[in-house]
Amino acid sequence: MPEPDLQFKSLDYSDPMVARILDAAEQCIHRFGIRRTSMGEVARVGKLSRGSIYRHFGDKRSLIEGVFRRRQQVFLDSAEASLEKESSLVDKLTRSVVLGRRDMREGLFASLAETEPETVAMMFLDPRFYQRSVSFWPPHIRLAQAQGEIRADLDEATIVDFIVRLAVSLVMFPHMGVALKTPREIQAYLQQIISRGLG
Amino acid sequence: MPEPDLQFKSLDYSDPMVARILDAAEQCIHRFGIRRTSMGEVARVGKLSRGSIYRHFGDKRSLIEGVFRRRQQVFLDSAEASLEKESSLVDKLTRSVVLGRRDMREGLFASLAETEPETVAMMFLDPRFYQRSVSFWPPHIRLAQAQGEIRADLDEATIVDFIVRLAVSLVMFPHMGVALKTPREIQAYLQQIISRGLG
DNA sequence: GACTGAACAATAATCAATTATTGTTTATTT
DNA sequence: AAATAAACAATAATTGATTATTGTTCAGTC
Repeated sequence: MPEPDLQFKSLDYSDPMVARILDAAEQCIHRFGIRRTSMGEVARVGKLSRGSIYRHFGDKRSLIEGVFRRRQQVFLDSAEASLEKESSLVDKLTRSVVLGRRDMREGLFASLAETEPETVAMMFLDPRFYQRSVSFWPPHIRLAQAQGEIRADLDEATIVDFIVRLAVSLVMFPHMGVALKTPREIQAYLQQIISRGLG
Repeated sequence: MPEPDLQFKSLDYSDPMVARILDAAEQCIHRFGIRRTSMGEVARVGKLSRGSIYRHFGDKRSLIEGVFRRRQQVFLDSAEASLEKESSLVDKLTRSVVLGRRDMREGLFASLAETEPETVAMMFLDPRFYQRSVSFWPPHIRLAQAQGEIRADLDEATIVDFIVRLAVSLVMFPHMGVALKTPREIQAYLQQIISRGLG
């Protein structure tokens, strides 16, 4: 994969045409998987021309990325709203793990895991997949520091790094020696680890 | 994948025939990848009959698993020896991450990542891949507890779970907000996280 | 008893021809 | 200016026929 497409970075999700294309593409991927989704089919489902798709997305790869980025943005927005109801960082992290697991089980990824499991696996192991998640946490961490929940003498980037690692690990592997299935189990585990480490 | 093959569990690596088959299979996988390695080719490379392979390993899948289990055993034995030279749990963990990363870069996985990257990805996301690692850590953790490095009031399984998650995460993702490339960087990060957590 | 090599049926993989898709361009329409 | 539909060359995917591989069995050898 080459460098990120700058055009793509400024994608306007509120543009009706863009939204229409992404909706159609998402429908197709949901049903057929990525490989078997053709630009022609996206055009048919979206009731627009193939040329229009190419005008808004340079190629198929860019369209696919657009779908997943939007999906992720929707997930993070929803997580943001959900986390507003949690008062501590541990609870927020717990919630985000629960939401992340549900997303893997019920959304586009679940469909794709059926049609193209190796594609999903490759995605999960691509560090770029987590970039957005990394930038999601700083405000929550600063708040926890301001509230005295976590210490303020530790580098913020280190904290973010650790939090995201925990979240990713718990979503990918519900069991790595200890079964962490229910929100309560996850919360208890995280409470122990985060508040004191092992020392 | 069905249940683990019990016959397989008691595989005798010291049996010359078994070793010969595994050596040949490993050579072939190294060169051709899993998919393109045929039992016939393994027989040719190992200078034995196909029938003999089937006598020791029920089918191709079992042979492939045998190769990877042995590989992992060799890695863990080597890691064990290497960790003897480290005095603290943090240093041991650091070392294991360094060794793990090297293994991914230089060994059978590196070859396989070239011929069948999606196979490697699927492997990494299979929880069974980490079972052996999980059972590797208890003695080291008990020692660290006995030495007072880590607290003794935390459930051992929880500690193991956490340690393995950290190791796996650091091997898979060298960067998740903070670049953790050199042993020193890794060690410093782990020291902070493990000794105090975030509290 | 363990290994070998051959044979066989079922299944998977490969191959070459054919078809579909991608990306691009153009002319037309809105 | 943006969208459409059509055409085209290059490339990728599909298809059905062919070949290879898998798993199994058997007879022979050491």
